[in-house]
Amino acid sequence: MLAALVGVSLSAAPGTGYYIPVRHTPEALTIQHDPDDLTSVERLDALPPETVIAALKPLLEDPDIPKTGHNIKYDMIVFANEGVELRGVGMDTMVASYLTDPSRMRHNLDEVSLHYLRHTTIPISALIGKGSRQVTFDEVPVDRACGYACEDADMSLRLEGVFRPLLRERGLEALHREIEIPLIHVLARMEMRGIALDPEVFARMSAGLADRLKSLEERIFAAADTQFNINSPKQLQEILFERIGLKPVRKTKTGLSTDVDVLEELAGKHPLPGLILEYRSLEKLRGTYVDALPKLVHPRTGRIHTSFNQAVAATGRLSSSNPNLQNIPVRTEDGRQIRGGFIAGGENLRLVSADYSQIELRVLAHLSGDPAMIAAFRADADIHRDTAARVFGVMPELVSPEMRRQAKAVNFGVVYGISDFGLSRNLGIPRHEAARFIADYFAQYPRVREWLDEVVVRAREEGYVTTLFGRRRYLPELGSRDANVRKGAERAAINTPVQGTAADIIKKAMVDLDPLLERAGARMLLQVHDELVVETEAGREEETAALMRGVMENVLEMSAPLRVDTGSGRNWSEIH
DNA sequence: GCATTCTGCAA
DNA sequence: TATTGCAGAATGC
Repeated sequence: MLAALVGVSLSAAPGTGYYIPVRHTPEALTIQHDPDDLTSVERLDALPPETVIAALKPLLEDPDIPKTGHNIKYDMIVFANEGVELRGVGMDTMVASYLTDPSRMRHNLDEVSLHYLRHTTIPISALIGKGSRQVTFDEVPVDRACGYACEDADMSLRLEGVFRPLLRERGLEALHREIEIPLIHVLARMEMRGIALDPEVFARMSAGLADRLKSLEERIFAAADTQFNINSPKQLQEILFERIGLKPVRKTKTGLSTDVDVLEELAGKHPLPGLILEYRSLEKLRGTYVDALPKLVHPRTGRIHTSFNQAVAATGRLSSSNPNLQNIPVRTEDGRQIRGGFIAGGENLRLVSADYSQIELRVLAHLSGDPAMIAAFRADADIHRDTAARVFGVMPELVSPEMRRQAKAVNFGVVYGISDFGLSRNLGIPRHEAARFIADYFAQYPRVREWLDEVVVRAREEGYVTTLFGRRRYLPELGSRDANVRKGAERAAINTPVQGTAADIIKKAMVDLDPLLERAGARMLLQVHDELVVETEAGREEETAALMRGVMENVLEMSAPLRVDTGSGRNWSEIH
């Protein structure tokens, strides 16, 4: 069925006017509108918003009238603020562009239209309301056309015509229809809900950090025997490597590196590097989180609202921005205190978190079919311990923490497209030892090595890699004559099916879970790649956790079964 | 003001 | 010379 409603574009700010260009279905609206005379758009602009909303609401909420748009999550939120629940989304051309070629730098309407519609012809009357000459896209007088909201709707509808066959050809229809499109609704609601912060936690931490930073600053200036801007790598270089005369470890593009690896190496030789490290870690927490997040609490909701971007990460993951709630600290004690500032938004509410255990390694085991790795997961073993036992040739009970740490680094490294150089740098061991580790690792997991080799060969032949759900990433750099570029693409060829399949899995879990959570009186708040955080009524934590575990573990049957850990509490730190 | 670089937080 | 992101501060144009 032809999309009945071609385009509706609301201005971003409520009350500033609504542009309602409608073509093909003038009979569907009570608003009188001649589709061949877009000067009437300007008259529509003068209509009271309530009139417009009242006319559009039944259409927008009708699931049987397919809607197409570009970045529909945005429109969905605008509509929701006007009391309209958008239903019947058939295609989001931003998402379609992303599925078609996720590596594109941007999937905004301008660039996607220029790329896919440059050679099409369009009736100029559709854009400026006069004449009927066919013109090429390049000829469209943008200064006139862009004033009309119909341009967005028109371009998006034309793009749908491009992407429908492309999605079909590339086997992406199911992913689009069954996962990405329904996910838009889920994400829109997550963004609108937001998550509550405890202002007192942040105020207390801010004061504490300010004191500690002040004291550190004094000690740093004493150790350096001068005052300088500690946050300036340029000034710090001069102090460390010229004034004090420490030996430079590594260069950056523009100077001498002062990053954490370098400073740790220098810490034995002078007091200053260690003080800088501590200062940096506290300054990071203060500047990026403790002082920044409370400012972003929305005055009306009292909560913090991120944006989940569905068309950024080349592997299929979501990303989060403004603020990024997918990189809230957790590894240090100070970091965990920040997490403790994310709270359930009421006395009678609790947070529940459910996270996939070792999802990427389980995906690797499944994709490669490696019997030893699969067996370890089926036995619900500690995978890093099991790996260490195999690689070091000892019984699992005899694996030391250091052995486990090293095995863990190799397990992670494999998923990233490991090299002996990279592993040696990560573990701080000689390169030949790293090479030995990797060889021993692959001797234990031979099918993993075979899979890694095959995936790169296939990627070179086909030009792309795919996830278990058919998500596709093109890797033209595999043919580069630049060895660095080529090697980088080979690592991406290895990592993308693993990271991307994990992304597919949790996305499907979100879509499946959303209506069930709603029925259980709970609501999804955050996704952090392998973790979902929801808010539920106090006393229903166990019910909610069981629901989440059940859905998440059964999204997909794998030879290495999916496992989910859950927890609950008043705040995000207490959960884990 | 805007873009780039360095740095460091997360999975 | 290990994957994917986002963001703050400094810096330079």
